[in-house]
Amino acid sequence: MAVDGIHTKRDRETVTLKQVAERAGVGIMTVSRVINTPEAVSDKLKARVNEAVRELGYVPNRYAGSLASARTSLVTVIVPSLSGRVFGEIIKGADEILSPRGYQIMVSNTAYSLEDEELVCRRVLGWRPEGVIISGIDHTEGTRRLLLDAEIPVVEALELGGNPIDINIGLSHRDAGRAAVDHLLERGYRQLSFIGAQMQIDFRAQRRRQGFLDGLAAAGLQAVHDISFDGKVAFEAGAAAFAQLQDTGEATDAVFCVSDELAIGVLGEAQRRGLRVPQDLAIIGFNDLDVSSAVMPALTTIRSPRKQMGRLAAQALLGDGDLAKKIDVGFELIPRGST
Amino acid sequence: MAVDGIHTKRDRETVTLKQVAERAGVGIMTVSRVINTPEAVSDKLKARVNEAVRELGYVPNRYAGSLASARTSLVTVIVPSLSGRVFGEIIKGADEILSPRGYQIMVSNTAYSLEDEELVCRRVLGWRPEGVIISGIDHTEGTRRLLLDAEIPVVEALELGGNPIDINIGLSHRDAGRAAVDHLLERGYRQLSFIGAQMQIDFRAQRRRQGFLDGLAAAGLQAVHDISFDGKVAFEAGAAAFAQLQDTGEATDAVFCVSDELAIGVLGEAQRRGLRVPQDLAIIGFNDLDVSSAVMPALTTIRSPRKQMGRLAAQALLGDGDLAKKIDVGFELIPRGST
DNA sequence: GCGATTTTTGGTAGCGTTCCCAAAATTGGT
DNA sequence: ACCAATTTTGGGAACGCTACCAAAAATCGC
Repeated sequence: MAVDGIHTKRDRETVTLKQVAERAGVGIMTVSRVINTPEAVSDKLKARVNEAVRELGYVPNRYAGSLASARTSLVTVIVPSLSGRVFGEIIKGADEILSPRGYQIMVSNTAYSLEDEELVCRRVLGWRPEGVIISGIDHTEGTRRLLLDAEIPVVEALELGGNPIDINIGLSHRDAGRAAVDHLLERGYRQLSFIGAQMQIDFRAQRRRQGFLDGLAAAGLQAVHDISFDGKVAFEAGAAAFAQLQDTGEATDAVFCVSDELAIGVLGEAQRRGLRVPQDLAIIGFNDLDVSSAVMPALTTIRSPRKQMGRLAAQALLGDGDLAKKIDVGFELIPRGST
Repeated sequence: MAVDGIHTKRDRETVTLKQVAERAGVGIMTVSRVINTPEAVSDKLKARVNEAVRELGYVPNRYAGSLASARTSLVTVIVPSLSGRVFGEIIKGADEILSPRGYQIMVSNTAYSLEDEELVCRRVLGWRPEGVIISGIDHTEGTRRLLLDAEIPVVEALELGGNPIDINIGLSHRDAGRAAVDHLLERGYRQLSFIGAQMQIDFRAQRRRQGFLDGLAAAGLQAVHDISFDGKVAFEAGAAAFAQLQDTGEATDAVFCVSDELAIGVLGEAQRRGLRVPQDLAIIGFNDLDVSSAVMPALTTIRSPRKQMGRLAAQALLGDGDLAKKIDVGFELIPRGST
C-alpha cells in the first residue's frame, strides 16, 4: 500500500532468497529448490523452508530468475484491438492452453496500425517472450525482421496466406466473402450490396470484400452498392450505412456486411423502414457474435473458430503434437432467418 | 523462427549491451545511456551507437534492466473473466493511460474464484508490478496480505465499499439495483421479478439483486419471481429463464435482469411469446452494452462508466493529480423503450 | 562395520543491466 | 596558454536468482 502512486526507488526492502535461507537455516540453493524442484529436497528441510517462506511472505523475483535461467515462461499476444469481442476469444483460447502449463500471457495492441505493430513488437521482445502470437499476415519488413531475429516460435493467426514468418493458423477471408455471395445467389438474390467500415485499416475485411466482389463477377454480376463507412465498426454504423444506401441509391435485395455488428445495425434500420427481412432484404454478416443468433430474425453469418485458433496457436508454440506449419481452421456459413 | 516449439536452453546467442558497445567502439555505459538518457551522450557517439544497435538488431533485456534498476514499468490488471465485454473496457481504459506513459499491462484472470485470485495474485507479484488493478472488493485474507505486503499502489475497481486495501474506485451495485426498482415502480409496474445467472460467484450481481429486493421491500412489495439461472450469463440464459418463469409461475409485469445479456434474452423470448414490451412486460438490464440500444425496443438499462473506471484506476496508480482514495464513479439509469 | 554408491545440500560464478563514482575530455575565463 | 569548472565517458559493484559442480550425508551391499 503506497501513499502516493507508484514510487520508483529501491525503497521497499524486498524479501529475497537469502533472507528466507537465513531464516530457515539452510543454504540459498535449498530454498531455490524447494520452490522449483521440491521433489529434490528432503521433507524436513522442505517444511522448514516453506515455513520461512510463509512467515516472510516471500515471492520469487521473476527478473532474477529469468535472467539466470534464460527462461521467461512468457508468451505475448499481439492484437489490433483490445475492445473487440473477437480478439478476446483468441486470447482466452490461448490462455486456456498456456496458463495450466505455467505460461503467462502478455497482451499488446497495435490499434490496427502496422507501424505501431512494429513498435509494439520491439517493446514486447524486450520481455523475451518464449513465443509470439500475432494477428494477421500483414506486417512491416521491420516487424518480420524483429520476429525472425528473436529466434522464437511465431504464430500468425486469424488469416491464412502470405509468406509466413513461422507458423500460420487461420482461414481464407477471401473464401469467406466468396461463400457469402454464393449463399445469397443460391437463395435467389441478385441485387447484392456490400457494407464495410474502417476498410482501409482492416486487411482481413478487405479480403472478405474482395472475395465478395470476385464471387459476384464470377456470376456475371456487379455490386449494387459498395460502401465503406468511415466510422468504427458498430451497430449504429451499420444502421447509418444502410440508411445512406437506401436514401441515395438503387434498390438492393441483399447485403453482405463485413461484420455482424454492421449486419445487425442494418437489420434494425431495415425493420425501422418497414422492410421485411428476408423477403425484401437479405442480410449476411461475418463473425457469428453471440447476439447474432439472438436478434430477430436470427442473422445468417459466417463463423470462424476464434477460440479454437487461440488454442491451436498456443499448442503450436508449445510444439504440441506435430502440428503443421500451416493450419486452415476453415469457416462455417450458418444459414439463419435473415437470408 | 524456431524449428519445433519453445526451446528452453540458453541456446540462442542474444545480442547484449556489451556486443553493441564493442561494435560501436564505446563503453558499455555509453550504450546504456544512448538507450535510456540519449540527451546525456554526444551526438557523435550517439550516432555510432544507434548504428550498431540497428546493425545488430539489439533489443534491451528487460529482466536485466529491471533487476538492476528495481523498476519494471509493469502494471497488472486482475479480472474475473477474459471473455466478457465488460472487463475488456476496463483494461482498455487503463491501457490508454498507461501505454503512453511507458507502462506495460499484464492481464490475469481469476475465473470468478477467490481462491484462484489469490494464486493469480501470488504468481503475478513475481513480476514485481509497480501497481495492481484488481476487480471487486471481495478477496481472501491471503490476497489482501499479499497485496499489502507488496507495498505498491493497489486499486480495487468496479465496486465501492468494504475495507479497501488501498484505493477504491467504483460504484454501489446495491444502489444500482435499488435504482432499477424505483424506476419500474415509478413507471407503474407492481409485479416485479428478478432474473440473474451465476449469482453464487458474482458478488456484484448479488448486490444488485439485494438492492432490488430492498427497494421492493421499502415499497411494501415482494418479488414475484427471484430466479438465478445456473448457466453462464448469455442471451439464451435470459430466454431460458424467462420461459421457465412464464411457464411455471404467477404473472409478472416487469423484470430486472442482472445484466443486459439476460435482459435481451428475456426480450426476445417475450416477443416470441407474443408479449408486447413495454406494455405487457417491462425489462430493465444492467451494463448498457452496445447491443442494448440496438435491439427493439431499445433496452432500458443502467450504465456504469467502465472505461472511465479503467482510466481513473490507472491515473490513481500513477498518483496523477490528487485523486481521492475512494472514488464513486456512479451510474446512470438510461430509460429507453423497454420500460 | 566399512567402502562404494546414491541422495541431499551448499558455494560460486555468472545472467545483462543500471547505479555510483572516478577518469577523461571539453569548455570557458583571463 | 593555463587552470578551473563543466560535460562526457567508462569501470566496477550490485540486483536476486539458477546452473554447475563439489562436499556432505544417507543408504546399501556384504
